[in-house]
Amino acid sequence: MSTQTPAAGRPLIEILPESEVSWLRRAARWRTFQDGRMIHMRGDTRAGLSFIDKGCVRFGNPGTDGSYVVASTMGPGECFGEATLFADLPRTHEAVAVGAATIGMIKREVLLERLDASPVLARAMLTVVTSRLYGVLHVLDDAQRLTMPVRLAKHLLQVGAKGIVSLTQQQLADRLGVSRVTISKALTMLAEEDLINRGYGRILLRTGKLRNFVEARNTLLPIG
Amino acid sequence: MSTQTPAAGRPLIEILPESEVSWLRRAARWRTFQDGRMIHMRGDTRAGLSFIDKGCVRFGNPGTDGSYVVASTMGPGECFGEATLFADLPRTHEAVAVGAATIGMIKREVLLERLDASPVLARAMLTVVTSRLYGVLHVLDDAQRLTMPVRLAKHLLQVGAKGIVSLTQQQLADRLGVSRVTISKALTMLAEEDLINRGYGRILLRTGKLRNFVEARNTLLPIG
DNA sequence: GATAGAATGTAAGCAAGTTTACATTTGAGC
DNA sequence: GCTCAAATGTAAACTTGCTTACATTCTATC
Repeated sequence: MSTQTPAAGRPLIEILPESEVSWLRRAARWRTFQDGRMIHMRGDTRAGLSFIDKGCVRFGNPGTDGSYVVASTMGPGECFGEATLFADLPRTHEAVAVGAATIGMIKREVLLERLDASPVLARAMLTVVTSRLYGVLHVLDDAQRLTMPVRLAKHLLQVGAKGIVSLTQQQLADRLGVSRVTISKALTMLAEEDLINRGYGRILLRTGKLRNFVEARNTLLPIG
Repeated sequence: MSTQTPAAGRPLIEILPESEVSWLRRAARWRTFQDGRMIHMRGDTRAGLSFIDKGCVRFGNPGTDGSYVVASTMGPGECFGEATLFADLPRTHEAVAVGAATIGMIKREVLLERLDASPVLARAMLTVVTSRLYGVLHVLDDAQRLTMPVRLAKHLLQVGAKGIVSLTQQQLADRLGVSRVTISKALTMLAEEDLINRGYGRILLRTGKLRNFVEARNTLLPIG
């Protein structure tokens, strides 16, 4: 439904032309973080753009009660830290390496200078930040307006392009910011409607029916 | 606490130099919408950048049950529609004029061309989109981690710079996406702690104590 | 295969926000 | 000053997601 350029929702490295990518790689200071090591803390103000070459980075924050709220997880090709470049805002989330993560970091001044000389880089960054913004707006919107089963169905469609989602219920719970029990109940409902098949560590989707189900209770389709 | 450039969180028109502003004004096709008229619908795909000269624009969506969820309201100097420029995404929210609203609209191709030639415009747009993204991330984060009184306190501090918030409880409820009853209860709690004084259509803040209260239960201070 | 750790299904009680309802207070306009 | 619509305070019943708890099912690995 939503007519999209191939660029929407894709990581920075993928939408940049080769020349820019190689510049980024050369300009970066490279560093590898072992699994579980902290890349930056919430509130950090050191400014610069980071991008992931290998491994993943998990963003989140500890709750006051000792719980931990995962905001998102990024993988190879994705970048973060834009807010420190343009808005001079402190980091909103802790960043922790998942697996050994190799991260390239470019100093603020260096990147801004390149940006002024490279319209294609500017466009790409605008694309990345804009689609991220609208993704988050969707999430916020959905959280207020949709029931759990619908939110879950939407997320499953986003994640499981080929009709299979290889995630545990706990991982789904983290992504949607709810408890595992809630996910389990919602999956039961979807299964009763014959929209999915539950498995161990994975879920099989009846993509067509599921899509109808989501569309019927509103909203634009997932951005994914 | 959060060291900010003056640019963060401010509308596009204010952070652009005069030359760019006058270009925008000349390049735009101007149109005035009477109070309550629809500027665009959810799902619209016509691409272009819009900015507000006079009046306000309210963004929101009808719920399936007939209710209406307000996402935000923008005023003079602010722009919208970036997602149609860079990510080619359909509009996520209805836009409706509040008061007579004069809107300038620039076609996608025209703006993109200018953008490639004008680093300062690109930087400004990146600043706007990035701070908006991080504002939304904060909201999402807060919704999951903070209790109502704290969320409300944070919002009051953002809105009421001079120690006074001239909003009804219903308006606050719309902004935080909760019911009026919940706002009323939260205000009662804040008043019992002597952090605010409730009035009719307005709330007086004891800014210092309120700020302490929010800081004590975590989080970075409001971006506003 | 046997087994232990991980993942899942489900129930009970709790917490927080919603809706509905109604009494009270406020302030703008006559 | 009076009046009335708007705004506010509060209670009751309901909904939904959370936590805790425990039984069951699955699968990697010995």
